Amino acid sequence: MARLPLYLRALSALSERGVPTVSSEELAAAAGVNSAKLRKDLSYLGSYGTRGVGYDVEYLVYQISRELGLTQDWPVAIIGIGNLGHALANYGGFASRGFRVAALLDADRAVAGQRIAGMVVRHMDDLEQIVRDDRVSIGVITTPAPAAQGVCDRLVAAGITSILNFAPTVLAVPEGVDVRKVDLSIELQILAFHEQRKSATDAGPTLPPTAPPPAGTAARGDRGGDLPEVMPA
Amino acid sequence: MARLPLYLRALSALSERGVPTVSSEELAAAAGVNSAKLRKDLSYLGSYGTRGVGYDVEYLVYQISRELGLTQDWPVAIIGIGNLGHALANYGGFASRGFRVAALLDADRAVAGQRIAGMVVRHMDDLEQIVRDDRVSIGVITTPAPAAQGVCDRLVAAGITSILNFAPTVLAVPEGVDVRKVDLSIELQILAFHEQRKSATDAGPTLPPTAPPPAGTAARGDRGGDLPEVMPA
DNA sequence: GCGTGTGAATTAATTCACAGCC
DNA sequence: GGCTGTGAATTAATTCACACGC
Repeated sequence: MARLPLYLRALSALSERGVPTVSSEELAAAAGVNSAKLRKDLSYLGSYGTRGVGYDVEYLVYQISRELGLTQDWPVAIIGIGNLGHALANYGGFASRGFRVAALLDADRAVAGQRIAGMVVRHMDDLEQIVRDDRVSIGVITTPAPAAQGVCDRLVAAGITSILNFAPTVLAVPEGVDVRKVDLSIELQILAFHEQRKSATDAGPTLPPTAPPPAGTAARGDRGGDLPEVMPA
Repeated sequence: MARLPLYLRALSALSERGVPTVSSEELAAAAGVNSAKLRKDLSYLGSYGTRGVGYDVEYLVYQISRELGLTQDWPVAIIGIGNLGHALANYGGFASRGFRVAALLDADRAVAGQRIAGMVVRHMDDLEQIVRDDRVSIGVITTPAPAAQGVCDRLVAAGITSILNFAPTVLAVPEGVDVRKVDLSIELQILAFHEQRKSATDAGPTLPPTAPPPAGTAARGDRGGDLPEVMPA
């Protein structure tokens, strides 16, 4: 279930504050969900709570960590060292959670060889070897959009089955390969949509009275926009 | 509906290639969804397709853009100019979609004053004034986790009702304020979960036979991890 | 004939509400 | 008395499948 990481974070915060035990109501509030939902989610892991008391914070942290596979190390490779790749390479939050940046790669020979976050950026040519030698299990794609599918194909061919994609493209992958995407502009567009709704409701009734214009009058499109690389820092 | 931006991107790609018309089947494939779902989604916008033919690409681009509110400009402020804020400031994909980076802000006086992506970073003290003067409608929070809620509160007090949060925290906001979050480590944890499932299935039967250890034996926790700022580029 | 638009059917997710246990 | 765990009820999302228009 995709909410376990959220619970884990809330629990870790409680753990740090030394809170020994927590009720579903409290934990749900901290994670921003309904308490019934939280209890149902946790019940899939097993009966780790105590009726009349709540959940033991430390124990639950362990159980969720184990369920999520965070008790082992996950070597991660970042492909595409532009703005975003650079930022992620320096991201301090990996190590504390079992994720270790094992390699940085870039197709540009001017970038390969540079030292970033204490690591030397490798060239794409070495991808297959790096994946094999360092047992990389998760690939993070931070290339421009047009390069993403090609990189993805190579990652899959090299045996990687989990990909985190920051490029604004829908990646095609074979069965058995998991892809998650993080897409800035989609998030902004969703916010814009709601924002527009709010101001529309303030002013007029239901929908803005914009009459459909003659076909062929395209407004600003969404070109897909090629990620950070566009203007390297 | 949260899938409209996805359709818009696929349509824009088609538009660039000069494709005049597209069927629900084709567009659905390009966006990575089921064709019935796509038709149902689009039908909420109105009847913009032609039976037996499909959808006019340009016209549909316009309609979705309008629905998403992309026919107007959305000034965005980025708060917290660490690694990630820096990367986003340089992100070229904003402008082409109606999103304009109107201001960069940071609480550190050493950072304020710096020029980044052609803009001078302003100090947090000026937040309220900037929001007012530049009519900022969307705030992007890229501060460390502990600072996020405070920044959020100030944004809300300044009148902002749409927030994109990159800090690993659940933000508390009043009714009417929209928050979307982008969370690196949650995505990675979800991937790790699936990855673990795969290798577990390869080896044993259903679940790994790890017996519940004595309570109090916490594994690696999730500290929340404070975002990019941790190690500035 | 082809492909949209949509009611109906199915499936999944969420919430309610309460029995059972501490 | 308080709080978990969970069947039942509700609500939402997805998919099916086909009538209708081009």
